[in-house]
Amino acid sequence: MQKEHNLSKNQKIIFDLIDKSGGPMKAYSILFNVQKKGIKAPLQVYRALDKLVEIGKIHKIESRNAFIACQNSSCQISKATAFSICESCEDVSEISNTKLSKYLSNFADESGMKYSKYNLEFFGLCKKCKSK
Amino acid sequence: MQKEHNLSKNQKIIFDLIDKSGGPMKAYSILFNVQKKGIKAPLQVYRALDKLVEIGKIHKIESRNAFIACQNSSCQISKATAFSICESCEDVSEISNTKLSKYLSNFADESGMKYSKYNLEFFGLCKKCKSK
DNA sequence: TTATAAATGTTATATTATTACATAGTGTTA
DNA sequence: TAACACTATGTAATAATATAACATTTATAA
Ligand SMILES: [Zn+2]
Ligand SMILES: [Zn+2]
Ligand SMILES: [Zn+2]
Ligand SMILES: [Zn+2]
Repeated sequence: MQKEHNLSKNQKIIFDLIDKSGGPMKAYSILFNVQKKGIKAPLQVYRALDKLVEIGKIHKIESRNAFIACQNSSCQISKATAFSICESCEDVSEISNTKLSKYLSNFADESGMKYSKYNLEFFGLCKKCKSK
Repeated sequence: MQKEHNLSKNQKIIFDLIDKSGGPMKAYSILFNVQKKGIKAPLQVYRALDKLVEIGKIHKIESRNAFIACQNSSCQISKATAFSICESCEDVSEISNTKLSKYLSNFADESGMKYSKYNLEFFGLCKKCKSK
């Protein structure tokens, strides 16, 4: 179970927007969408994003500079993330695969270095785009 | 064996700089370092970087917006990259592990989606920083 | 209450990356 | 050689992403 966090006003506005969008959103697109709710400056967005990433409610898709709501609501893997990214339509989905996450965590342990986190991004064509 | 590419003048200047640095370099730091060689504009740097990434001579460390010379000179895994990143000193090294790359390539095949590429970034403390 | 940490508001600025357009070199082949 | 296609270069302007600095407010806890 994920620890319950009481989101602040801005954090809630921004999380709800990302979550409802169902996909990755970019910071300045978020900013544009929440200006009517009184959030006017980039920093307000980035601060909320930072916090949401920290507590695992959202993840950053590094290769896209975009943020997506965690799709594993019942788990706590904000430090072990894997995504599938379509290079054609830019659809992103979070991969939830126990074997994969165990394999990667074990791999981390085997190395000389102690890893505390990983992020994996797969690229390709989603089913829709493949069949076009 | 990797296909031999004849690098152009700018590509060679920029690859040599990154390669000799032994670590990740950021685009504007590269720009600063090559200005004495006549490369004056960001675009000249980004164009060379794009090409070098495309042919696998360098890789982009997505979480750091930085570029590193491929450390697997004898192979061709520009589409299957894995890195170990120290969160303290920002040291980066490329992971070359056959089992890992096979595992991830096979994982991709098992999914509904056909992956053509992946990038994995591990984070933690390197040996040096761990022992401090 | 008093102190502490967390969150917010605002302005300015830093950093990363691309668009647009003009020119020059390189290799292929008619 | 000439014509062509392709790749690379030069330059200016601008877009997109992210942070620094500082003042204030709100929530939490001792
Ligand atoms: Zn998640
Ligand atoms: Zn797609
Ligand atoms: Zn490599
Ligand atoms: Zn280190």
